[in-house]
Order: sequence, then C-alpha cells, then structure tokens
Amino acid sequence: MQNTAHKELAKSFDPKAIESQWYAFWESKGYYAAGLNPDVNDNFCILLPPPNVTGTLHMGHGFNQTLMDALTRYHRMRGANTLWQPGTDHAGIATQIVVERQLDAQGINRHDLGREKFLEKVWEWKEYSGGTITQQMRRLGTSPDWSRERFTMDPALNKTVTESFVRLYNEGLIYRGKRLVNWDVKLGTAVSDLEVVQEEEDGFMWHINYPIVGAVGPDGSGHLTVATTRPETMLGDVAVMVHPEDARYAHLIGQNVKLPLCNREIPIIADDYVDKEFGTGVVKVTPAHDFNDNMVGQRQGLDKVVILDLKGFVPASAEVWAADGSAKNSIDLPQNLVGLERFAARKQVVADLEAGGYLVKADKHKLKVPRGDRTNVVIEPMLTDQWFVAMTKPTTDGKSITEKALDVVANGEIKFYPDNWVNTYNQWLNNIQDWCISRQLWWGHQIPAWYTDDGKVYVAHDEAEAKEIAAQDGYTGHLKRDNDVLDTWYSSALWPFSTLDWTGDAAIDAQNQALKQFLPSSVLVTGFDIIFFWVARMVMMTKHITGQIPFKHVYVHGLIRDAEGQKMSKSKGNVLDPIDLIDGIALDDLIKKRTTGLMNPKQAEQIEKRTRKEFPEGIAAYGTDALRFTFAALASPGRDIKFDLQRCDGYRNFCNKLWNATRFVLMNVQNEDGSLKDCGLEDCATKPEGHLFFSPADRWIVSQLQRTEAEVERAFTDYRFDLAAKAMYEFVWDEYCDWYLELAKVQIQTGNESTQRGTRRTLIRVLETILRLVHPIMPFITEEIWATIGPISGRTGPSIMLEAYPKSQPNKLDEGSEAWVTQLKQAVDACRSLRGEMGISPAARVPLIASGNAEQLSAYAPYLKALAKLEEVSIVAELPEADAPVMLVNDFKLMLKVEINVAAERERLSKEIARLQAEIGKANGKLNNESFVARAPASVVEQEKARVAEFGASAAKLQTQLAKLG
RNA sequence: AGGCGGUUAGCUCAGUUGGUUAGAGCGCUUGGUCGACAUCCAAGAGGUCAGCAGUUCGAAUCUGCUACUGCCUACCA
Repeated sequence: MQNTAHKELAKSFDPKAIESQWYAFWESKGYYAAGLNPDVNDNFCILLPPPNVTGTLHMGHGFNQTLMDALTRYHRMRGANTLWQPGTDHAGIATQIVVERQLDAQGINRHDLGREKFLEKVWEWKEYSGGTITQQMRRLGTSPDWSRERFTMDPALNKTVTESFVRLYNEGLIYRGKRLVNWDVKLGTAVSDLEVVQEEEDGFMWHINYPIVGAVGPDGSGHLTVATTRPETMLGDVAVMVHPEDARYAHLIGQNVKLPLCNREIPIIADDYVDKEFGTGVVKVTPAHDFNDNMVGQRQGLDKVVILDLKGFVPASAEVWAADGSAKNSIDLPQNLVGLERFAARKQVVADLEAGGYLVKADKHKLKVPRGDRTNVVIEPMLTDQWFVAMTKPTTDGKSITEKALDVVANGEIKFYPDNWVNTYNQWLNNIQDWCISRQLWWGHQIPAWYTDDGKVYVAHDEAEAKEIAAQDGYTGHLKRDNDVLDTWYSSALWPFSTLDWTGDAAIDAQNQALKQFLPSSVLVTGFDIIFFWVARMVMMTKHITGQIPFKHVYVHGLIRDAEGQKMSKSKGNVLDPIDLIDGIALDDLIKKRTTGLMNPKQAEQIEKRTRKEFPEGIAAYGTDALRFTFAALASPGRDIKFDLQRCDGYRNFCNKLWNATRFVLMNVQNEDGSLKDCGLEDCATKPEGHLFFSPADRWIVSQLQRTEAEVERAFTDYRFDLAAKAMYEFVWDEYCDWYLELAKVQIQTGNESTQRGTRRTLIRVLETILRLVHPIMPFITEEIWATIGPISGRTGPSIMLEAYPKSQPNKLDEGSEAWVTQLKQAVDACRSLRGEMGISPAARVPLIASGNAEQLSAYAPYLKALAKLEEVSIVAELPEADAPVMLVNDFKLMLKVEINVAAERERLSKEIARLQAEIGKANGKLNNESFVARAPASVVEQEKARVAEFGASAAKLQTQLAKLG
C-alpha cells in the first residue's frame, strides 16, 4: 500500500476505500506504542476518560477523542515520548442495571440467582459487548497505545483500589458510619450527591395543625400549624421548631405538641434555621428523613425515628436512634399505614389528617424533587451504614485532601483552559460533603473490610491479612466480608496512576519508566459535566496518595448538541451516531435506529416525522477525516456546540480539495508514463548556478507556510483547535489552491527550465508539508496522499505518523515576496472587479491596458493574463483617453479595452468617489481632533495621514475620469 | 438566591494585547467546465456587533446597568 508513487488518483476522494486499511497498518506496526526513551526529555501523556466498558460511542466521545487524538499525534510527530493511555470503566450502576434488565426479560431476579452467578452474567456481558466502543474508537482514527489498555476491574487495578483503600482507612480518611444518605429505593443502594438530580416539579404544601398540649380550647384553638410538602414523614417527627426571635411563637418554646395520628408528644424548640417569613414559620423536624432536619437534630440532640424501610414502605414499627448514633427503642406506627408504599402512605396520611380535622389546607406548590440520575425515582434520605471518604479532615501533613486539591490549582500547578472553570472547581470543593463511597450493588470493587460476629471491622488487603490483624486483636472466630462495593468513581479517581501500574511500593515504582515519565500527565481533555465526578476527585486522590498532581492542564470543552441546541437524547430522537456520519446512513435505517428501544414507544411517530424532515435523504458518508475536522473547527472554547451537518459538508469538500490539489501536483511533477519530471529536489550544491530558480510566488507561498506553521503551533499550545483548523483550511484552500496553484500553472507554462524546476519543487514540498501539518486532525487522507507525495518529495519513511511535525523557520519568511504577491493579487482582483462591473462574461478574453512601473507590470503580465482571463496586457506610459473605467492599484492604472455603458460607469465612479470621500472625512475627523493627534500613537496618526493622502489621490483621479465622461 | 457563560450576516460561528472598510462556511443572486477539483471557479447582495450609560483621541473588544437565553451550585419546611 505504501510507496505506490506514480499511481493514478481517483477523481474524487473516497474515504471508505482507505480508512480501515491505514488503521490496521498503523496498529499492526505498533506506531501508537508509548514512547519510553529516557533520553528524550519531552514527555506527553494524555488519559482517555475511560468510557463505560459496555457502552457505545456517542458524539460526545467522538468530539472528545478527536481532540485528544489530534494532540497525541501532534506531540508524537514533534518527537515527544507520547502516551495516550486507553481503558474502560466498569460503570458499576449502569452496567448492573443493563444486566438486571436482561435477566428481567427472562423472568430472572438477581437475588434468586445469587451474587456469584449474577457476577458471572455481568462478566459474560462485558466480554460480549466490551469491545464495541474500542472498535468504534478505531473508526475515528484514534491512536492510543492499545497494548496498554486497562479496565478498572483488571487484577492490577483492583490491587491499586485495595491498596489505596487500606491506606486511607489506616490514615483515618475513610470511615464507616450510620449517616443520612441519598437512597435509591429502586436500586436499593446509596448514591452520592452528584448522582442525584434536582428537578422542579408540581406538588402541594400541606398545612397541618399540631395541637398544643394542654392548650386546646373548646373552639379548636391552641395549635401550631406546620407546613410540609411531605406529610407522610410526620410519622417520624421528633419536634416542631420556630425561629427563636419569632414573637408569634416565643412563648410556646419549651411546651409540647401532640403529634396527630401518632399519639406522641413532641417538644416545641427554637432554631434559627427557620425562616420566619416562609410558610407558617413553624417547621416539623424529621431528622431521619430530611437532610436539614438531620442537621438540626444533631445540633439539638434529637432522636431519629425511621418510618420507611429500604424499599420505601412503612414498616411495622419505627426504629429510634439517638443523636449519638446508638440504638434506642422502637415505636409503633398507625396500623392502617403499615406496609404502604411511601406515596400511598402520603395519600393515606393526608386522608387521615383530613378526617381527624387536622388538615388546614393543601396549596399547590412547586418544589425541587431529588431523583436518581440512573433510575429517575425519587431519592429518599435514608439512615444507613455506609463508608465515607473524609473530605475535610486534616491528613498527616495537616491539610485535608480537599485543601490539597485546592492548593495545586491555586498555586498554578494545575491550569484550567479556559481558566474560568477554576471558579466552578473551587466552589464545589469549598462546599464539599464527605463522599459516600459504598454502594449496595454487586458489580464493582468489593470493599476490603471484614466483620467479626459482633460487628467489629477489620480493613485489610485480603482475608488472610484481616484474620491476622483480628488475631492480634484477640479474635480468632469467623470473619465476614462487607457485601458492599465501591462507587465507580472511586476507581476512576485513581486512574492517573493505576493505569501506569503504580504499586505503592517505592522500590518497584522507581523501576517503572512509564510512571516516571507520564505521571503527571500533560492534559486532561474533558467535558465540564464531570469536573466534580472525576476531575476534582482525581486531583484529591492522586495528590494525596502519590504526592503528584494527576495532570498539568485541564482542557474543558463544551457539550455536543443537535442543530437546534437541544441535548442529544434517545427520548428526543435527535441522537447522531458518529459512525453514521462516517459511513452515511439511509433514512429508513436512521428512523429505525432512532425509534427502536424507546422507553416510551408513543414518541416514535413524532421522532420519525422530525427525522424525515431534517434528513430527507438520510445522512451522507462524510468519512472520518471530515468529521474530525468538523469537531476541531467547532471546538471554540466556552460554548456548547450545535452540531450542524452543513459544516461537515464544508469540511468534506475540504478533503476533496486537498485530494485534487494532489492530483494537480502529480500531473505536473510526473510524466505520462509515471516517471518523475525534474523537480529540482537533488542537492543544489552539486548543480550549477541558476539551475534552480524560485520566483517571488514560490518564495511567497513558502513564507506563508511558515506563518501558518507558527499559527498552528500556537493554536495547539493554547488548545485552540478551532484556530488550528482555520489556519490549515485557509492556507490550503485560499492561499495554496486558489492562488499558488494558479500562479504555478503560469510558471510551468511560461517559465524556463530552472523556473519550472523551482515551481515543481515548491509545489511538491509545500504539499508534503501541508500533509504533515494537517495530519493530527485528518490522519487518513494525509497518510494516503503522503504515501505518494512523501517519496516524491524525498521522504522515505513508512508512514507520515513517523515524520517530523512542520516547524516554522523564520529564515524562510520573505516580506519582499509577500508584498510582491499582495500587489499582484490586488491587480488580479482589480481586473476581476472591472469584469464584474462591466458585465463581461467569465468566458470572454479581453485586452488590458496598464500604466505604472513597467518592469513590475511586465513581470505580472503573464500571471494577470491567466488569472484575470486577459487577451493581452499592453503596458503604456499613459492610459489613452477613453471612457473605459480605470482601476487603481498603488501606482498602477488598469483599464479593460472594451465598449462601456457610460451611465453605468458614471454611477460606479460616483459610488467609489463617495466611498473614498467618506473615508477621507472619517480620517480627517480624527486628524482634526487635537486629542487624537496628541494621544494616539504616532504610527496610528501617520497611518491616518497616509490614508487621507492615498484616498485623496485616488478620488482626484476618479474625479478626472468622471469629468471625461461628460 | 449565588456562580459561570452566551447574544456579531437568513443559518452555524470566528474576531488574538482597544486602532484602516467587522470576517469565514453554508444559504441566496448573477455568470462560468481552458487538463486539479461542479464536493468547483469568479463576481455580488446581506450586519445600528442585544439595548442603555460610562472610560478613551478611538469600543464588537474595557466597566456598569438592563433585557433575553443557556448551564452549574445551593435551596423554604
């Protein structure tokens, strides 16, 4: 496939024909392997945010991975020791849910199956679907070191998890305790704050009378009215509270009320948590079922009365826990409520209150309802035994892991791009709660803790060690391992070092070259949605455990949305699959894909309608390179991306442009039999003087190339992929193709031998450099073309991946040639404008008469003739007296020798004069302003003066022409 | 309630430390196939840079306020 120089290229670029072959070639040759050369002191490492092992690729991955791959290829070509570390995540809850659903469909319950059998099923599913996403990544052309691929539940990573857990436990940074946590009743597990989404929903505010003990009058007076959105929790009330300075209630503080339906007496307490203005100013206190009430309860030493079981049903009796966590008694609950599900219980409680005359009113009320991000069921604050990471407790060096994480960002060790994300990061860390890391699931890292029969806990690396420790403690009986597993994000937090085979044994780790080179990694590329879940936690854990920061830069990109700015989701039916953009998809297939497996099948019709409207012809095959270039071009910082397929269109055309430029170049450097023409590529020193001539046009394009290279380098340094893409696009299309190739045609047709040699050499070398320049964003097309162009240009390597990235060479900047071409362009533009304004057909050749610097004009003449489609160029000392319009380019006067429409010409001249005069007026306005002249920099003032002079001269000349028209 | 963004051409977006006539792609109009490319070429129309006030010789760019809009965090039972 390589070194197939002299072959005929197809007329247009067909991505499908080349992508898979090149990918397989690169991978089989091991080009992605981590660079581990200790003599190279430039190390570049990037961590793949591990996708869900059983997931599939979505647009967000496509975007994220395109950026990472561009960086990886860029640094690799620049010669750095480069590692893009891949891997996948076991995604505890998500994966377990999928497998449970599959079993459900077969009528099997995981509890019937048992833990061991169930886990076998999950592993089976992982084996079955685990390769999907990494295969899809390959379609994107990504170049991670697959030989280093890791999975969060690989044996080695399990060891890292255990090791870190034991360490943190022994340092007192992990603890177990009975706490109020977010409980998902459907999953039957605790979840962290981050896994709860608050949504505003319609509800009610119930006002309920609590009779004051010993004060109820015969008229029904003598009660406190509490307001609540969750009346069923009243069963667990242990007090009512008022604001200490609330004059309405101050006299009642210390008295008791009787809890309706329960026949319990509870105190009236004062706490400044209460907002006097809100509701009735009286709040019921239910510490076992509300986070705020729990805080009040802790402060005031109140009991916790648990009135819901773990499935969300009212139990036969309520357990009571003292504020210090010790178990107390249990109390009976109203018989008619026992066994009811929480929402049924709510209904019944309201009915009972109404029947008992306690209910004052029920107002409609909007409230935020917490729901599980996976199950969408209402999350219940639940009192359970859980494991926590202490986020704010000082470690041995006096700082909490949160403080350490704040420090490394504050002192600039870790930089955010764009840097305003620092605020988000800080805000979260400054308000952080302890992290609940235990999950009552089966799929995940089982917590390395063992219990004695009487509930004493030993944390150890394994059971043998636990026994040993217990034995030292004088316990030799049975040990039972903790059933719970760790939050998925716990192992993710260790990713920066667990993937590098960190062991925690200093002697072993010192021998680990990869660990030495790639921790800290260079940059984390991620969406803002996981700054808290992942980024902050990696910083805390990596810094505390290894002493190193996990990465130096965090590049935060936006989310991919659909063309209307909506989030892509299955239920909206607006999901695009990156693979479909690469391969294309027929309308019917797309509809089928979008409408199968919907949670709510009723949406299918609507989705089909919209899909038909948006993609009447289905989606075209854009190829990977066009898709990647689109992602890069849209990656402007600080905003989400409305993904517009039309942009894809444009960049597919760009691929085709590059392809066809290559065809042109090949046509000019090869003979018809495929042999190479003289391209002047051999060593110039061995050739006579004048063998090779570079025209100003040649030197100009090379000079522009240097500027582009510098621009691209800067863009990559700043993570401005959009600017990098823009610089590439503009150089290739606007400068190289639109101008240089056209100029080159003239040189090859009209130039002498040495000019032709110089032109061919420039054509081929600039194209070859373009390929290397663009390769990080468009790997396939550049490799395919390079296979032909590389060897012709004298580069004999097996792959563009192994070639050096172009570096701007200031000595090749040539301002003289740049000015030369700029003026030529202006002259060409002037001729084209004249043609346009005079309505001359683009097909017609017309003669040009020009005056001005004769030497320069005659140098321009052949180019002008070709680019402006001129019949001939006559250079004269003075333009003839004629009505024809004249264009001014510096000291050139250009006139097309054709009959003109006098009225149209008069209008054109008047318009142009008016424009010039407006400009002159503007400039004079500035110059007449004393403070402008006094305060603006001299160069700006000079500039304005020059404009006045220049415009004035032009206007005068046009005025003369206008006069001539009569 | 706090925090962070966004508002530039019909659409999607650039606009680097304030400084010539605010740019690109798509779409639109007109015309065009000579050996790179109709996935193309050339010419053209189209913008009060959301609004108001301020700083400045000079503001799309800096400051403040307003409007609309998106997201994040925390919420009043």
